[in-house]
Amino acid sequence: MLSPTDLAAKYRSNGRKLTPQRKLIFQLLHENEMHPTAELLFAEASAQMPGISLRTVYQTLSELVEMGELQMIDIGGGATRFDPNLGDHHHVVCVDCGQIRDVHVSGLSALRPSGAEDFVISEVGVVFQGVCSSCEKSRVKTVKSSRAKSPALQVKLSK
Amino acid sequence: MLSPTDLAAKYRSNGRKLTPQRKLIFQLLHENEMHPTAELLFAEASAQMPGISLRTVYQTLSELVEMGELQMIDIGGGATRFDPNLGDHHHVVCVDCGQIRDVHVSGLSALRPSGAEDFVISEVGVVFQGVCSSCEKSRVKTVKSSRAKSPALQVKLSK
DNA sequence: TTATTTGTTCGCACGAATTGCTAATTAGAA
DNA sequence: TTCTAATTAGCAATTCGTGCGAACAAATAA
Repeated sequence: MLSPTDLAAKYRSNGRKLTPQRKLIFQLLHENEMHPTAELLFAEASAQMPGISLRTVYQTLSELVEMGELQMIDIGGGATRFDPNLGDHHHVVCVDCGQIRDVHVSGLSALRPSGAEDFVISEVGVVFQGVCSSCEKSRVKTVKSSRAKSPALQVKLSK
Repeated sequence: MLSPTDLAAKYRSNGRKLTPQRKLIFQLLHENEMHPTAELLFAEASAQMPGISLRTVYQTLSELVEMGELQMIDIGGGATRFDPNLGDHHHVVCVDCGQIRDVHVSGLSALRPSGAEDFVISEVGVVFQGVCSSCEKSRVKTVKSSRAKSPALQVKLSK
């Protein structure tokens, strides 16, 4: 995470100013591991800076993404979520509660896509789906509909 | 792809009826490799069945997903896309034109997530990003902004 | 210090995608 | 054919954002 000074420098080098709003949002982002949505950040920011506008939150988030200081996560489920973690990582999603957690993934270089020969591939994103421990606990025995999840994504993970 | 008879049976076994609208949408879905959006399907359906409503298209798509006959693809970029391919596969996305292509991926079992020990993982989704051949061709030499893509998703793919 | 320029914030209107509601219609069992 | 639960159509409402312009603030020039 950038120090306040470095953040200011980053903004300056982009012809921008580090305003109190921007500083606050950046800070909240880094205090939050939950990959918050813009609305969530707005709520948190409002608590500390009454009057800040949702528009500013959206704007600031876009800027940070543009400056490469923030990653957008789009895993369905309505709103875009934001991840200040710039390291090489991927995500797990709990299909019950929707929480997203960062995960490090090894073995990526072993992946071989076939059917994309005419693409110049630059990135790979991996999303694991599962049930987190707290949701697992509160799961009733009789899972009403153990409907098959999108089989297209299924894979047997060798333990 | 389900035969008309099997489709009817599937619907029946779900306490539903196979209407002309549903039949058409199912067919269009399977004639289209482009992972269409609801709006796109609506346009195609309208051509063959004037008066069909967008609401019905959305509804039918949801049902098919619920019945496990269709997969939703949510890779950012506005609208949800739909994939009738129920086999084990993943996707490549062209970052230029946005087209999505099915790909088969081998080596998935080599993936090892760390940081998700308390999740019971059931599925893995892989999305490759790159540039398709036709976009590659029409690419100007001076790529104005070779802005870094989300570094978190970057990985060097061993050729 | 004052004037000027440049960048920001904020609120509101607008837009796209999707869902909620319900009266009118229809598929399919009896 | 009859009957009824299921379905359709379509418009309202919602959710998640973006475009725009006026009021503000900060840095710069005079």
